[in-house]
Amino acid sequence: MNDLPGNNWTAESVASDLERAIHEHRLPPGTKLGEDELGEVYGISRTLVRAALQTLGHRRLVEHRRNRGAFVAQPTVREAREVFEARALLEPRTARSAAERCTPQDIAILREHIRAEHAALAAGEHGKALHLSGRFHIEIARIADQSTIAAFISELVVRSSLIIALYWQRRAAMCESHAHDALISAFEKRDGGLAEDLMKNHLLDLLTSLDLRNVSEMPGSLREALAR
Amino acid sequence: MNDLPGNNWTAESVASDLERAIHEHRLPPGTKLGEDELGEVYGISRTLVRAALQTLGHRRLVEHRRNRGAFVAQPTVREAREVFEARALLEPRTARSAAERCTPQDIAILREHIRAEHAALAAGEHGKALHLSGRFHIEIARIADQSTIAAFISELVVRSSLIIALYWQRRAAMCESHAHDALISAFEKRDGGLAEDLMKNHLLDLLTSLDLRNVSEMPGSLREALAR
DNA sequence: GGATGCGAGATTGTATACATAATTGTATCT
DNA sequence: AGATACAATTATGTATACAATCTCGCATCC
Repeated sequence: MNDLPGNNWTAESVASDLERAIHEHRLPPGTKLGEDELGEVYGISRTLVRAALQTLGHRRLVEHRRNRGAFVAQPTVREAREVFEARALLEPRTARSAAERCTPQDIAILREHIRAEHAALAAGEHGKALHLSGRFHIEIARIADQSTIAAFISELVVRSSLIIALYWQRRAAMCESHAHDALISAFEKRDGGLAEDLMKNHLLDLLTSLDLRNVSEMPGSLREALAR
Repeated sequence: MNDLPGNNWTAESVASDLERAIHEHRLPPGTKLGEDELGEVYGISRTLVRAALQTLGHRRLVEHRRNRGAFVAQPTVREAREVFEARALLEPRTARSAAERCTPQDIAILREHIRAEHAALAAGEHGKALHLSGRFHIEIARIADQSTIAAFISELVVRSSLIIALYWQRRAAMCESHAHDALISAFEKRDGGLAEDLMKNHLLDLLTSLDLRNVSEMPGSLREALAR
């Protein structure tokens, strides 16, 4: 995105930039993230690149293989289930809190997210739409005023994007579901219980739209062998 | 602990070692973690020290101040509440899963944890006892076979140890509560619902044993004010 | 002809050197 | 004597250099 030489990149901003690229599926699972290459792209030394990759590694968005380098993570079926289990524990209750606390301003922000998401979809920018869709969930955690939980959800949302990249089965109509619109109306009514239920079902819908039957497991090493 | 020159430290093992020291209150909140000093202690260069400190920073166990260095984190009252909110969302349901899945071997491991914890308490090693008490919670997440949630809980548990260091009010009798024993008996009965309730109450007890009313902040902010 | 072993190239792992910012001590001025 | 400005020191931020390890091609041997 911003690879101008005059841009003052920090380890954090590079990590954010890469995270966004991963979230938007511009960097698909398994992509090699070479240190020299990234250093040249951003005009920084390997020191900062490594710091950024370590950050992403800690968020499980990047997998490190000793003496092999960093790769965009390829969540296994098992990890995929775990991610959605965690989201099921965290997000419904957080949505309830958010619905009970949200201000008109918050609702305006959420509406703007949805508008931008629909615009991106209409323009065929699926990655950007996915990113905005995820940001919607993170925004809810922010509204709930729970920065710790928000940090967890943020990580889980981006990992979900990787999972969607690997296991999505419904080719057409990615986010035609109006779950987010329904959530907003619950927010407007300040109906925490409804918001909690809607979020729970929304996550279940997401999970069932994935194809996690794949028993073969170990996609990592197998896919890795083919990718090279 | 292990500062022998022959020991081959990695960034991860150094981070683990420091995390344990923080968990055990050997490194109290606010402690300056100088890079050169740590490098000398472990016999490694600042490169690895910085990597370890970055890991701890991402887990919110260490706070980085630009051009000032790294310090053991000093959670605010607000952060303390957030940490226990998050634990309240994650741990009870995880305890339920664990109770329904646990094997006799798992129970033996948990019993061993409690035994070691009591032994440490009897020996007056409060820090070690606190560490073991926290590990008990992490072990439950492992038994539930949820590594993603376990990672979150692990972070929250160590942050809780920092919170206890700052806000604990009951001076005497740290963990005389038999909450962990009660949890084990629920596990033996495979009573998931009971385990969930016990965990919920255990966390509530922990929270109410803290003094979070203090709006005037803590020694942390005082020390901070003086530092300037 | 196929498989195995070896070596050149490339990439990551770690340490060190340099640059930059903050702190502290000192000297001077009012 | 107190305060302020400046210099020296210390510590962090970043880049670069060196070492270790892996990949891949090529030659050799069976």
